[in-house]
Amino acid sequence: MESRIERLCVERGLKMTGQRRVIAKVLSDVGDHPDVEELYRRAAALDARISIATVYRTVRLLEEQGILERRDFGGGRARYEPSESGRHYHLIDIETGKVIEFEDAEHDRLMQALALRLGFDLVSVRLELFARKHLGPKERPGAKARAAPKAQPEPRATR
Amino acid sequence: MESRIERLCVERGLKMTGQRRVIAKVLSDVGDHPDVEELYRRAAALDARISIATVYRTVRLLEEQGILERRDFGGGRARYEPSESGRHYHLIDIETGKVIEFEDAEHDRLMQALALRLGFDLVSVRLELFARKHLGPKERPGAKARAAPKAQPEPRATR
DNA sequence: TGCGTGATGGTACTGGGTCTCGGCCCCGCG
DNA sequence: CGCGGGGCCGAGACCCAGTACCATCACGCA
Repeated sequence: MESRIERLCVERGLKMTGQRRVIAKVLSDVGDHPDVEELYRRAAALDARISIATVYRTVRLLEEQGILERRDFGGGRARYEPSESGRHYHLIDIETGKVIEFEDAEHDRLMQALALRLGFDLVSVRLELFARKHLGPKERPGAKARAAPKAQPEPRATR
Repeated sequence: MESRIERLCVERGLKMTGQRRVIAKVLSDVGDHPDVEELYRRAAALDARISIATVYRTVRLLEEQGILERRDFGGGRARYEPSESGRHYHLIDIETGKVIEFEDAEHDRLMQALALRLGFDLVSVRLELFARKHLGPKERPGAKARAAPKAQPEPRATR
């Protein structure tokens, strides 16, 4: 049966092959933000005769077609998710790496207006919040006893 | 004479060497968002006996100390700017690569509140607008004559 | 000025991602 | 159903930003 992503490929006139169908299937079932390696793993589970080079080529192709979107949450590897209709953003838990999605129409409007004021047409927005789980009053470390340690910046790519 | 960045280094108890002084001087004078290669060029112009490895090491050190901030505007290379007091964001002209800075206190407040609502403490925010110069009504390509071509996504790293 | 620790230079290495190339598959045409 | 060819595939070489290694050097302190 034809997966959602495969249908999009056909609509755009892309030649469909066995490998692309497998990758399209994997992507149609994605609920998270896998990197290429992870996509490769999932695809290989469906058909072991697939090369990581093909996965790289395919995600690149799909991104150029606007079917996929590439993300960079730090860590030095690109992560992908299918393009959804609604613009949405990400909050990354800097301790666990977990990603939470959220929308904010108000924010969209603001940015649109801001770009326009600067003389630009907005093409895309990258908004990511790096945060850590909020501690309740109980387990919060000794309140105003010591100066808050400098908030460590977003995780650095370890390469 | 002691540059602004050098003073910050001394305050933090970093050992100052000739090379670090040169790099600190270069950083004190930046008004843009240079990558490591560019910093190396500018530093080498002041003292040719400097290694690119040292530049990499130093920007990393300064970033860990909160003196420098690392940015990723696409293109596959990190770019740096001194930490300023006020939080600010970037609009990148996707055609020229030029970067415009802006602030938005309203935005800061919104994001802070949003994170809190999700149960998180905000550590850092990445907000980048990718946009292209706004065309006046005159030079705008044939209005509703043809469907607008799919807005191309942010520039991809060419590696 | 002498000493020890930590920084530097040069370079090999790492790892995500791309390119190359021979061979294969998809698909239109007869 | 067989053919042809253009695009796609797999394997591995290659690219390049950034890091690790190590012998040497120099800063800072006495």
